[in-house]
Amino acid sequence: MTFKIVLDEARRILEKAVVELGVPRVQYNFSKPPSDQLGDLSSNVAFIIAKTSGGRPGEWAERIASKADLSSSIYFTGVTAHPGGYVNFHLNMKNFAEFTLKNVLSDGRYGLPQAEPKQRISVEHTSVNPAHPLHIGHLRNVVLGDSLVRLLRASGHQVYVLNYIDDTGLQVAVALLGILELGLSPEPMKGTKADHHVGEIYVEANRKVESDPALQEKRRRISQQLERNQEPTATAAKNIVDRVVRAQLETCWRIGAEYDLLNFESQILKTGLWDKVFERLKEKGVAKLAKDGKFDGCWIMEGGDENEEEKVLVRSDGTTVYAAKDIPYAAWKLGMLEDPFRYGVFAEHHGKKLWATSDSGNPNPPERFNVVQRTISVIGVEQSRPQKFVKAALLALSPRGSGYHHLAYGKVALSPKTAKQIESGISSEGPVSMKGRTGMYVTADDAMDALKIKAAAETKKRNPEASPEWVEDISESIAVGALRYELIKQDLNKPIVFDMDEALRLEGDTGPYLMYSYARARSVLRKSGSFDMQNMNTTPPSDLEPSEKNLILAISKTELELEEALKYLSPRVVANHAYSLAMSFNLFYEKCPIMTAPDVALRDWRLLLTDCFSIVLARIMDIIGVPHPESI
RNA sequence: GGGCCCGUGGCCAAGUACGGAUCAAGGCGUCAGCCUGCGGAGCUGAAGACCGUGGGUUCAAAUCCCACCGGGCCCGCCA
Repeated sequence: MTFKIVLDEARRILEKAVVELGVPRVQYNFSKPPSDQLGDLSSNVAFIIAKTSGGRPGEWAERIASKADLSSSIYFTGVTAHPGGYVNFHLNMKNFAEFTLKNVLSDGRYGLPQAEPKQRISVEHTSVNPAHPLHIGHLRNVVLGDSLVRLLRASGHQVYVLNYIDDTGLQVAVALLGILELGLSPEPMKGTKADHHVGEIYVEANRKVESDPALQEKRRRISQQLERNQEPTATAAKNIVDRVVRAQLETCWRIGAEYDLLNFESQILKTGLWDKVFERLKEKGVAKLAKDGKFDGCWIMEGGDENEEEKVLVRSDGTTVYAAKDIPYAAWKLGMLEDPFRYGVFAEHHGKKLWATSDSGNPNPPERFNVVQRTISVIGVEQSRPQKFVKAALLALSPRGSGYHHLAYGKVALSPKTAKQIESGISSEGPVSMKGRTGMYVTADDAMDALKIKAAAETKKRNPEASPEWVEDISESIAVGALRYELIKQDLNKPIVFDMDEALRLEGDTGPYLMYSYARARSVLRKSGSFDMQNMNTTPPSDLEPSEKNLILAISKTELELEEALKYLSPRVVANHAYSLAMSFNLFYEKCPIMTAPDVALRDWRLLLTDCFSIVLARIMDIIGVPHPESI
């Protein structure tokens, strides 16, 4: 927050100078000068004025700087003009540092954005088919969604986390086929998780189905029975799905994600939501019956743009296509329909109830899950086109449809090397895409286990005296931190090529770097004894070292960075800021002795700075879900 | 063929929304250094980039516009 105050002050000074010069007001912005010598903050206002009023930017900068009135300024010591045209502000670092530290100590949510207005928002993520374990591609979805939820909540929004379970789809039908028709055992071996076991059945069954028309017919029948909720298939499916979902949840919880509601596809079908929505789509003229052409007999929806092809919603045989099934669920999410579901407790985690739609539940929702202004669905980019139709259908039903947001992300593929480790026959030059159907994937559990083993070895090496329980605990945290960071630090639309060896890195731009920096700061603070940080002197005793200044600036920019992350729904921005903050601290640590500072006043002030850094870094790490133990 | 996205040193990548300044972050890898000093999962230094190509707009382009090239995804009465 503190940096914002500085921006406001700079703006006031500039506005006043501009008015005095008698030129019209313009839109301009601020940036960081390339070097500290030039200043701490620069504005392009002179460039803009030169454009509208003529003249050279350098001259305007000179005029503005000479008119700058710093008489009542608390945070600036000077305003200078650069011949190139920039107007540069020089911070009174002593005042600014004091102000920043004071704020960190007194404001329990320093650095967090203030959502205005506060909204009710639901976020759907994970939504993995209950027929196999999560692989690292799914994990990208989970970690993005969960980090987004944390960011929204930290900003003051009320957020519900939804996880959609497609328990009637073809994938469950195939797994069931493996058990019912091919005699594959539904019971996992000891030590095997149910999702991994069913995943193997799923692969095996798929292999057989592919070359056998009779099995394909059986698969279709099972699938149909699932959609129509026919016994005994429905109950058999329910058993399998329940076990797989619980096993998948273990993985999700392990990585730090939590949910409020599981919504089962079977429940959506049962409530007849589709029929209601379909009626309304017909009334509004969005769904049209094709009378001829290649979609003769189908209900279709027009494409958004002129040259986009229409989309089939209902086939000529009366069945509904996959994308269309998303519409009623999305309409429910935004409260366009009466809530038809019954709710029961599916599980409890960390003392919090996880609800699920179910037959036997209570018709009164425990929370108003579908009374929200916005709903965000974390879904891969490959679904962008169908998602566009969902949004268009919602907008046709109600203006509230504008609250529907598809957060798209690129997929995760395997490096050729890692793919080869799974299946030696693979000979690919480029990335290999993961497929649940063929078993070509690295599971989230395996990736985490491998990371944990590596982390445990490193942790033991550095802490030879530590208890096995502690090492176990810490290496688990490191595995989580490393994997989460790895999956969100890059651009959303870029595909990630996952390489196992690469992912095992614990140095450089990684989650453990953040954890190490935090632990290092905490270690110093522990050794310093019992200071009363709240009552220490926030005024720097002497001029600041460049690395101290740098760290103060990094701390002070936290709110601006998180606001940007919030605006663009981009956890990556949070991760990047955490990294640069940690880097600033490590630089400070290297250059400025803390405990052995030349005098007591300076030592105490640096301890305070260290404390403030650790407070803010921990807060940011919480948003991206990277754990921050006191030592690692 | 049409639509969306991406192209920055050997590799990965920030910066692109809001165009600006003498060095275009950072990481991996390579080379050379720093623990008898608060944690070496760290830090310092070196080498390495005509920001895919070509045009355009502008006083100013990695950033905006156009074309092209290369890569990914999508374009089913599959899910």
